[in-house]
Amino acid sequence: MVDKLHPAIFLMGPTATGKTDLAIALQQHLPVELISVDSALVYRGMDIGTAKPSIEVLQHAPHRLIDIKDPAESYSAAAFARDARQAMDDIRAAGKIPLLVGGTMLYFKALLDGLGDMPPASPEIREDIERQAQEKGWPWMHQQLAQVDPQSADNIHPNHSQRIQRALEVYRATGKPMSVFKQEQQQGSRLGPVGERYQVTQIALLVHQRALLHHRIEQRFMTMLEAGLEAEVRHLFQRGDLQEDMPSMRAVGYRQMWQYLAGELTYDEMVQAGMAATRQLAKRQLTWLRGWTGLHEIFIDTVTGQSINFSEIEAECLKILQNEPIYKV
RNA sequence: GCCCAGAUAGCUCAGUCGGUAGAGCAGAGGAUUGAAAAUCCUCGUGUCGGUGGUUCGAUUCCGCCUCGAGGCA
Repeated sequence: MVDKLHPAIFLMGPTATGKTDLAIALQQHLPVELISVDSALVYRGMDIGTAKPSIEVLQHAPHRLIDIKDPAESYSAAAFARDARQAMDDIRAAGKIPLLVGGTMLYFKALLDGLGDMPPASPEIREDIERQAQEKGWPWMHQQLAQVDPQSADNIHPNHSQRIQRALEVYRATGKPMSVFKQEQQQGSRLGPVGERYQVTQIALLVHQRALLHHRIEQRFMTMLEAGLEAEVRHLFQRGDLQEDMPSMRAVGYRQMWQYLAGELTYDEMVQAGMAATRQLAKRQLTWLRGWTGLHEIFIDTVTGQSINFSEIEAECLKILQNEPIYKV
């Protein structure tokens, strides 16, 4: 016998659409508690470049899953799914509604669909695969994968090193193909879909005109520079234990600033590359959202690209929530 | 004023021994199960600065004009 479904809200959208501001505003009107769904906000000391809410804001609008990792550590979709589920259950137990806000779409997907019972990343196995790929090349590794896990190999491009590596890693660690884990997941796994316990209302902030989003991205990047992004990254750069290929330092803005500090880019090139990387991030987030099902869409601009004011967006969001049957006791 | 690189895709440039051209970046679309702000795939017609000439044919050769990094005054 399962418990009655409990409401939960997902607030998603590409970067620079104002998700965080909206979440904080909603918290004033609704009995919600916030959970961040963002692979970069988890890092301590990465504040300006991630557009992390200020300490003052976080004091009256606490976000879970912010500042939980040192930049030298790595996080993952699986760790997120477990942490977020735990946080949702805690919030639920306290009689509140979890509001998950962010732009890391794989994290939302992992929560929504659940995860197979696959083994975690193994640095040793990865290093081993890496070394082998170095001599033989990734297409050759892809052929190896096709021998042990033809189904996964079919779905992975021969040049896609990261995904080939993970599929081989799963097989080497368990002797079982990744595709089999995925099939078994259908039968049930440790971390099933959120829908088993929550009735999720999914809201996405979108734009009609991409140009408006680009403009907001460019302005925000300039604001970050004025706010001291260079000093923030220089501090991380000078720690000495961080590498530019760590997940934290590959984050948009940090990677480009790191390259500038390392003398690989001029200041102007860094600015241009940082903005471009942010636009590309937004594009990928939009690709996720385009095929997403069950979305309530809120456009932050009109069809002609004019910005809509914040209180209208907030009102529209509240209207969507009020129309959800689950909130009408 | 004179000499002189150069002028080709939104940007930086390659190239065509004369048969109307291609890379990187940007941009667009797609993928995405323990790195995901990551990673990977697909997409390139543009008066080849303008104008005359030579030629069957000029972006390519020649003249002039415009712009122009640099040099001489």
